[in-house]
Amino acid sequence: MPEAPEVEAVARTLRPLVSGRTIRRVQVRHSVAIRPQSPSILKKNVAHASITTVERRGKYLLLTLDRGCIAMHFKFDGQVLWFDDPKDALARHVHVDVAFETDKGTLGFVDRRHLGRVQWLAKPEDSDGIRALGLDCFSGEFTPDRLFEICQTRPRPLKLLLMDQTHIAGIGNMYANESLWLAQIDPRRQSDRLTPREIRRLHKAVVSVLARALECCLDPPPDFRNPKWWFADLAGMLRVYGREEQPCARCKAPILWIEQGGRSTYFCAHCQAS
DNA sequence: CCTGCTACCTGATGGC
DNA sequence: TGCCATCAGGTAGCAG
Repeated sequence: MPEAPEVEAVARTLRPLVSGRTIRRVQVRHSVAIRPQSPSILKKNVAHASITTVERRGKYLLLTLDRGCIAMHFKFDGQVLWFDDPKDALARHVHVDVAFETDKGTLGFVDRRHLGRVQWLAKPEDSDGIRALGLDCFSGEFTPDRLFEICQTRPRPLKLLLMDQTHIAGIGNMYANESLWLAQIDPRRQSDRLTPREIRRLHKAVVSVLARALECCLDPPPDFRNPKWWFADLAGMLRVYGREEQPCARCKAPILWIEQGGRSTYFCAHCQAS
């Protein structure tokens, strides 16, 4: 559940489920998921703590505790599951890496690929990644003026800038592609060469893409009790991501694939202005 | 400081 | 069918 809309939907849906719960114990079944911390550090700090709230920062999910917090990052494939019976969290057919057993159910962090991470932090800023986060993409402070400022001070290809978490936090590959397509701007454009009009268009496109993605992620909301659960039909809202060689939804020209910063970029060379 | 590249993992997919 | 190469919604860590 990689980008900000997905994590936001998880945070909102998880909040009523875990807020006020006390963590009875922690089981670490795959310690790679908490690396570089040790299971004993996690257990010592988290056991008997109570969860005050759930929030999102960029693509990080934070469970705020009465003492410190638990930070999760899902990378590509991580997710959370909820088990009413703690025994189910340990069943063979679900791949739970870390299980937080509360007084009313068990929260499992799941990631077969083991790229995602769970950490206990005294405060969120103790994480290098969280401390480095830039302006959150869902923040009211993300305005055309701020986007202009970022574009000017960090000149680089637009797509790379949109995905740089230290400048704008929460946008990933999928929604960067989608935003640039909607704004009709070539992803290779240098950020400091955009006109004010293009900046406003890009800002509007980013806000619109993220808002629509969040709506999709909340309808239907995540079903943490279903181990097979995933956001329904996210691909259905995508206009350009993953559509190499297919006709552009706007002008019918074939969508192109290029690599930028080691990641896939999809765009329409015909209607995205270069 | 900044920028760019690679390692980290496993599973799904597609070509031969 | 099987095998191998390639690719994946991301970031941390390191070299230059």
